[in-house]
Amino acid sequence: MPTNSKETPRVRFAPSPTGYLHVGGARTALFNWLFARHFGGTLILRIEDTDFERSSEAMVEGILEGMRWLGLNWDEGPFFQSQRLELYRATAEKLLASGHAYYCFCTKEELEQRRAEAAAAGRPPMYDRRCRNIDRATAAARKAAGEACAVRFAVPEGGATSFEDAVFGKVEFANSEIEDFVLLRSDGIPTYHLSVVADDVEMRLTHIIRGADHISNTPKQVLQYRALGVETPIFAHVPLILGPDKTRLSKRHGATSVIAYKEMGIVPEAFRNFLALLGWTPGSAHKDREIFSSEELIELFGLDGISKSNAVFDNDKLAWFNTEYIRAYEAERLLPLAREEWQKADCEPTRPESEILAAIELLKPRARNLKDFAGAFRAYFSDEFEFDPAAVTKFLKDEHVRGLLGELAERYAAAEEFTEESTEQVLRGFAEEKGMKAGALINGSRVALTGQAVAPSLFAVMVNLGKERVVKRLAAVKGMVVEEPPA
RNA sequence: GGCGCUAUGGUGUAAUUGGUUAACACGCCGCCCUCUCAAGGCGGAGAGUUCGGGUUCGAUCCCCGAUAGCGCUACCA
Repeated sequence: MPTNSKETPRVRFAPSPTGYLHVGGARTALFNWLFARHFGGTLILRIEDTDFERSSEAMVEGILEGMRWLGLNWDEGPFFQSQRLELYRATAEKLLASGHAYYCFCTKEELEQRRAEAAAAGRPPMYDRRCRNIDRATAAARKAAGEACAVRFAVPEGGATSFEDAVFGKVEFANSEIEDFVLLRSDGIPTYHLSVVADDVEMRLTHIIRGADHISNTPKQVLQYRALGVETPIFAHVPLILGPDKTRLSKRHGATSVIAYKEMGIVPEAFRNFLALLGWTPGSAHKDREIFSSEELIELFGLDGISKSNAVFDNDKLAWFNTEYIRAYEAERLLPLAREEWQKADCEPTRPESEILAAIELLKPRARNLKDFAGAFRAYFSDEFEFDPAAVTKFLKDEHVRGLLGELAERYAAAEEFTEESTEQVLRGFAEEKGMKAGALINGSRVALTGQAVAPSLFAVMVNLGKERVVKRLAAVKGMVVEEPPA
């Protein structure tokens, strides 16, 4: 075991702001967060924005928004690599001075051409190291004369570079397979290879938990740690998240941005729980359970539970987590979340808060997502709601039924009591009197009251809505015009 | 193409690390409940562990090979 495992861990999430926070990044952030919290360590947020072409401030904000939504707080940062260029230049200097790096005067065009030639000839397209042999004095002179040059790392000619990955075990690469990669571009901006290690060293990171897509980059980093004479951190590569077709998750598969899930009405805790179990397992001791609070996740999390194979993002399972969380939430907790939805949907609930909470309580077992509160459940909160056409044709198409509902409204208007028992009694009695099945009136009432064919128990709905509203809505369907659906 | 990694029902994962009728959850199907839809209860289908070789009394588990998928292969990160 590396000795630094005994220190309190320092980990980081280091997204590059070339896009919003996507699910893979969110999962990496989550794992780092869980790890840090589990050990009482430190989570650092570092924005890797050295690609000025593709990075943007809006994306930085988007990433922070995603982190906040998921409830992933960090202890240090955010640091921006674009503001730490001196560190990278100094690190490059160090490598240059110790002979681990050299100036390369090849231009981008030359390199591209040679790569194409190599590919055509069936040779590996690696850099041919031609500038490595330029002696230092000449190189310095050319640079001093103003010739543009990059700085490349001098990869050892023979042997192999390996590291012990906390999830994959020993991973080894022949040095002959590693090219002399660029550390500093000719404009003085570091490449990822340099800035990661410079920062990871400077920030005293103990564990690097990141996507498995970085496995192949790791030997380049290990080489630099050695050249710099510093101990390597513990690497833990996390398998990737794939789409349902087992190809890399992309827009093709639907939402890839975390915020899109917020907009779909997913509860952040549900998303977090779902994400935590993608590529990680708390072990056989907990295999009979899938719902874990964040405290439990923190307590249970460990690198040894991370699996080696890629995981497929399953929307159905996410939906299940979401319904579980919504159902388990207190109405009070759901209220602000529902409010957001009402605002977005231009729905202004006019009822007293106690009634709104009661309605939420009634509805939450049937909610699939937060959007339902402003969509299918709108009639519980506002008197302005629409009728689902399918529900209408299914249960209110019959004019006779509509007429009976009008009559029923009068019965309710005259009723003194208005409880679940009494309302049911009235309806069933009325149905019997009219010689028809109660079901037809119940279903019709449901649509009249809620606009939907699906709802909680009708009489519970009536009590929640209140006598006045029930009477009004039942009476209103009498004059409803129902068009035959187009065949 | 080269290099690396991975491989248990449709999906996520278990399997005391060589001895189980291969387990759990999601999804799917059916039944019950019932005023609808969920939920809930009960039951079911679905993998013999990618394939082929070994090692072993015995392999999901160890070894080799093949195949497939993914990743990397930039003066992107």
